[in-house]
Amino acid sequence: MSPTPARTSREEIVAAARSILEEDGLHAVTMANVADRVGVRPPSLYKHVRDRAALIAAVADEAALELGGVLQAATRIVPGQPSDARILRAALAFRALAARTPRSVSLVFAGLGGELQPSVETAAIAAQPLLQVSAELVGQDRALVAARALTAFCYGFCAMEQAGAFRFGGDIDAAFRSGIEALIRGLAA
Amino acid sequence: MSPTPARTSREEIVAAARSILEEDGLHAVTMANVADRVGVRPPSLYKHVRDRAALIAAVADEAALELGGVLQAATRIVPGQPSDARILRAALAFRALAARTPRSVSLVFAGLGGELQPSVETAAIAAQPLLQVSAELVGQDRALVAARALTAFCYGFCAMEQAGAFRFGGDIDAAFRSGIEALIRGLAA
DNA sequence: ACCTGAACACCGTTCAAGT
DNA sequence: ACCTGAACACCGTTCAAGT
Repeated sequence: MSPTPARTSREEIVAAARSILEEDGLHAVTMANVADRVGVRPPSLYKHVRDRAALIAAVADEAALELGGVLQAATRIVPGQPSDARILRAALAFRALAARTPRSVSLVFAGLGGELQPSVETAAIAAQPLLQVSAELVGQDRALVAARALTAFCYGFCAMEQAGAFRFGGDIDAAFRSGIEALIRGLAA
Repeated sequence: MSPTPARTSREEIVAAARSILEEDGLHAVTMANVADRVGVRPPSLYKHVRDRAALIAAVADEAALELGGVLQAATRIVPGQPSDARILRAALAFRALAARTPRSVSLVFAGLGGELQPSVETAAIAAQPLLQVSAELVGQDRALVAARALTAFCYGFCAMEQAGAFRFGGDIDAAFRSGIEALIRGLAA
């Protein structure tokens, strides 16, 4: 029985921000644009979200959870598949997600300016699958180092690819595959 | 004998933008802030620079050239040093530069939003040192693939580090060194 | 309890007017 | 030829006023 029932919700707002991010870039994620998309006036957003920074952090959080889910699915044990093959699948899944939602993936790792990141909790969830399969490849004590190297390579490659930094020709798919295979080989050695 | 002599210059403006970028982040690189620092009113900047986007692209260009210089110095041949050791030195120099000027390095590779990048010419200059030493390690035909993998790892690692993405403890210096060594090992194999 | 218009301090950018 | 103030269309954010 509220005097005026909510005309939107935090979820809807975050989803709107996310789709604007992917469609038009972070600079287009404006309180006015988000409000427009959810059918409300800009000031109303502040009843559901602290400010623009918090809204973007929420988008980063959601993106991190999606990445975690994708990696979880990719590293799921299938009978007879060795750990290096599962890591390769995870890396390819990472890149496929980065191709589908490039700006969300950038947001997760680079914070796009340096201040916003997902919360530690969601970061832990997102990192878990790769940590586990890394432990299988190199042992528990070197798992963190290996997972960090794998993530750095995958994110760095995809970020550069998305930014158009590979401008000297060549097969980019093959470069990714060769690179990640070399890294896996080197880590296992 | 101009009616009013220039009170600033494109160089000074780009330098001001760059120092503001490193000190306070990209969002602080504002025409008003830059104008303030060079002692002029905002509209005057447009006599020296097309718009804010072009200014930031110029900053990215300068940062790319500096990176190229650092890598050039790091991979310079010293007698008796094998190519894998020179690549390791280049990677450490990359990370040292990223620690000194983190936001400039991010700008070079990620364009921080996806649109701005250094020109192809400066990108070629910046990439040359790593391409050459990669050719020595893996041969001319695999040099591009190797250089891309090395760059992706270095950039990805440094970007994540700068964004505070490594939040599960552990020795970050050691992780970088282990990772790059594994990658070099795998590439050479 | 949520939504709104009005307001404030800021952006980037343009342009006519000064020297 | 460069610099400037004024102006425009935009930001994010606050707040009193509506229902």
